[in-house]
Amino acid sequence: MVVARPIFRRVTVYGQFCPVAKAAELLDQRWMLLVLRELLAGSQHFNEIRRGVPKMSPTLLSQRLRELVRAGVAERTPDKRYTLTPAGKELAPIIEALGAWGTRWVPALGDPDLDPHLLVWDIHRSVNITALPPGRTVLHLIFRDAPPATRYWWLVMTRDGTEICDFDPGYEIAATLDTTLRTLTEIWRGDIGWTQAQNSGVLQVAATPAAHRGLPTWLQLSKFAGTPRPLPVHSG
Amino acid sequence: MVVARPIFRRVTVYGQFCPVAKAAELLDQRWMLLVLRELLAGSQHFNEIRRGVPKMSPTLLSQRLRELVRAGVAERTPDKRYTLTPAGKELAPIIEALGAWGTRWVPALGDPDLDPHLLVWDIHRSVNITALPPGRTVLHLIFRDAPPATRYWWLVMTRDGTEICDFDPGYEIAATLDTTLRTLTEIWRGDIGWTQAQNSGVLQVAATPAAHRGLPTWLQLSKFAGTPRPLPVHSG
DNA sequence: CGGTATCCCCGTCGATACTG
DNA sequence: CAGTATCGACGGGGATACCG
Repeated sequence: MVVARPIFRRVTVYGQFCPVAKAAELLDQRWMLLVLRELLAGSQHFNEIRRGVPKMSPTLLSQRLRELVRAGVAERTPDKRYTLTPAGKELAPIIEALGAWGTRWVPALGDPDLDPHLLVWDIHRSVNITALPPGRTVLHLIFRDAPPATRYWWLVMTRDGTEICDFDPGYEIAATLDTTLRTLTEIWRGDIGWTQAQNSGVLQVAATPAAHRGLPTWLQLSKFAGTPRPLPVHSG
Repeated sequence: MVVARPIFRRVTVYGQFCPVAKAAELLDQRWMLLVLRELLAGSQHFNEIRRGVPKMSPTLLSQRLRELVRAGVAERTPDKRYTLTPAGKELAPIIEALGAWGTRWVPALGDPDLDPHLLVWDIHRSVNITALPPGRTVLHLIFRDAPPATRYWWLVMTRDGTEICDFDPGYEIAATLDTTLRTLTEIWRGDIGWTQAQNSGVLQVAATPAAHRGLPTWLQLSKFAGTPRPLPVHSG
């Protein structure tokens, strides 16, 4: 006899009628907010979502997605895409507020927070392809401090979309950014500026004149980069 | 030799630089959002906070509070009160948005979500004492479906504050509310209205004429009671 | 591509008792 | 009142392999 083991014991966790508690029972599960972030960012396919949460096991992602469906926050279409319901879309301002808060009040990133795959994935997703010149534009990223396997990246950008290569695709390169993983991460997050990084020598840009002009419009920063930071408090 | 076991391993959980992830590492811990709800509601003392999260063990509450202090969200004063820092106060709109979302999209309460202690504690905390007549006003609550130990409650309200009794304090009673635990919980949450409950007979109010007039101003509902609910979707 | 199945470890949490 | 100490259990979730 096979006993099906229960999958969702999360229906009641806190034993509280407070709506904050009822929302938390769904949302405070590990990885849940990040899965929602991915869905809100527009990812729909399982492996597409996974690329946004690569350190999550597929088993667990599957479980969380089913939980979202059960809760009426997401839906699974017949062609196996995950889309947000009205309830799910209403979580957008909450996730954004969380990101803004994290930007303001969680200041320092630890080295374990840095991840080249994730950074390149995020950057690729936000490339402003409408601003590109016709044809193909290739951007080469070098994380000089990263191990060889994750040191070199190429963004192949066209008006039809952007692709990531972790090997040289062989096309002509419009611009090369040579920097550290932390530097580009902090630029992406808006913690530091492009010029600040270049002036300190930790970022070197080699680009054709056209790319030099176009780069700031092609590459966009995290949606939280513009979040105003709290003024530092002086003690003296 | 005693090895002090590490208490906070939560510094890096997700291995992501995304500020949503960094915020989630703090906030998605079990009970954390509810502890913050209590702090934002104004509770400061350990056992005062505990009354808002009675099913949380003191060990765990202590751990979470220290985590909040470590993260710069709360501070512990020399006289052992917990207060929110500017970072903590900025979480207020997030918690409120969570409550509003939970009100809109987590419709049905299970029986395990109902808790008479918690309900009376919440009601007591929101009594509009400035609207009270001089002297003492006593309100008697009866949860007719609850076990005897949690069936009878008295709210002793004065302009200096409100106290909860789970035994008859012996004072003159201005009003008696005889209802079920679920009914008063749903009224408190704004799921149903006072009159609706009275008309269906599941709530009976016996009050002096003065109390009958004053009651609606003395007793306030949850801050989420007024949240507009999504319109039900018809299927036909 | 889009997941499941299985195993097992270890961290988290609950329970209880106790202390300054 | 404001927590700490200790212990044990459990179940969440990581790792890995596999399937339609």
